[in-house]
Amino acid sequence: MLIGARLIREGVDGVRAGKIVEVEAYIGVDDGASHARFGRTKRNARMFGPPGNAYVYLVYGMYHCLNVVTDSEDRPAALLVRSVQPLEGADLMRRARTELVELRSGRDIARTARARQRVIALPDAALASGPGLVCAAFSIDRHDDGVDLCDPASPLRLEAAPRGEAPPDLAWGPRIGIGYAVEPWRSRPWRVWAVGNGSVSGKAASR
DNA sequence: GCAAAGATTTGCT
DNA sequence: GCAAATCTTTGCC
Repeated sequence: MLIGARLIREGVDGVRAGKIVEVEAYIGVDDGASHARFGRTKRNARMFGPPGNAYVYLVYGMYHCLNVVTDSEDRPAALLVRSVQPLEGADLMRRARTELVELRSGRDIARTARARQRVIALPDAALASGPGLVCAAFSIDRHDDGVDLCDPASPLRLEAAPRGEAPPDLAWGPRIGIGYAVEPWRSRPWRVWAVGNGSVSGKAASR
């Protein structure tokens, strides 16, 4: 179970850590919503790799998404990490988010200033509440594609929740942003989140 | 070789 | 509530 596990980024600036509170599953070449539905390509090659590796890709030209490969080689399956609840290094996450803002706002100085101010004012819980935001907050991009997230020596890695920590109550529903997929894949309830957690992305907070 | 759309987020109408 | 920003990948000519 990935929900409740820790996502950790160690850098020269310090450590960022958070609890995973929302994921989506993309399973097999049959899944009409998965990148693997067209078979193996240059972009999705990591989905066909060994489990525990990261599959990172760029969407909409500006946001990265982090996936954890979950099945054995040649069986493409992955969990998209949609939301993380910050536990440590929130200041570093906020700074990383600010850098993304400047990239996105272009050279409109006034707009950039407003956007940066808005990021600075964000509560910690909102720093990684979305798949693109997780990668922004943890400075994840495609050079992290293929890293072994289960290697304790990796600067970007996963760790199990501490022993004794109560597992969160879970809810599930249809995946987000896959309206292009046909049934039954579009409605398959393969998005799972921690009930009532303030870091779950947007509309997903329901129930 | 070119057009179209995407596992998103933000800001304006 | 809708469109923009932006670029990689897919799909068709």
